[in-house]
Amino acid sequence: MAYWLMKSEPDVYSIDDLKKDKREPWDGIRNYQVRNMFRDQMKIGDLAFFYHSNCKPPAVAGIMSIASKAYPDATQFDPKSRYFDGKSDPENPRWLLVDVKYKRKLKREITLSELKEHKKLQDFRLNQRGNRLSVIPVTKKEWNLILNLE
DNA sequence: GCCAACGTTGGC
DNA sequence: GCCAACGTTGGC
Repeated sequence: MAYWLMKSEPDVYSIDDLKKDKREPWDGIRNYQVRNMFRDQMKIGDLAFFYHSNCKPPAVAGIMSIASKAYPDATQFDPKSRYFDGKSDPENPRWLLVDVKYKRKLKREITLSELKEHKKLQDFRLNQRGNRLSVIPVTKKEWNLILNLE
């Protein structure tokens, strides 16, 4: 089983929204590296941190599981959506997504600055500068270290 | 609001 | 295929 961290801006979609919805398509990904991770690496049952980005403070807020295989993101064909992509061919959709399922909120949020301070997380992808991927792989070791901060 | 990092686009 | 211009992400 693999572990992930997935970013979302809480103003747009937060862990509390997912708690309410229980299960939701993780739509709007328009980055090929992330699409390929969805397609090639994510498996049903994988676990992912729900990370609140672009907010104060940025932090890991909860845990969810991957609930589907990758399938086409419907928003790419919806002209009203901000994620619309007119160049995507319905016969061969460019953008994929996975469904995620709410598991739980962390007992407390673990902030980015805490993660940065952690000696054993210096190599963690989220802590490296210029990291702009909205979905990043997490090793089992990193996963456990982060959960231990809870 | 600023800006560093980095992906994408398009002219050549 | 190169690379300048531009757009986006996201911490600060």
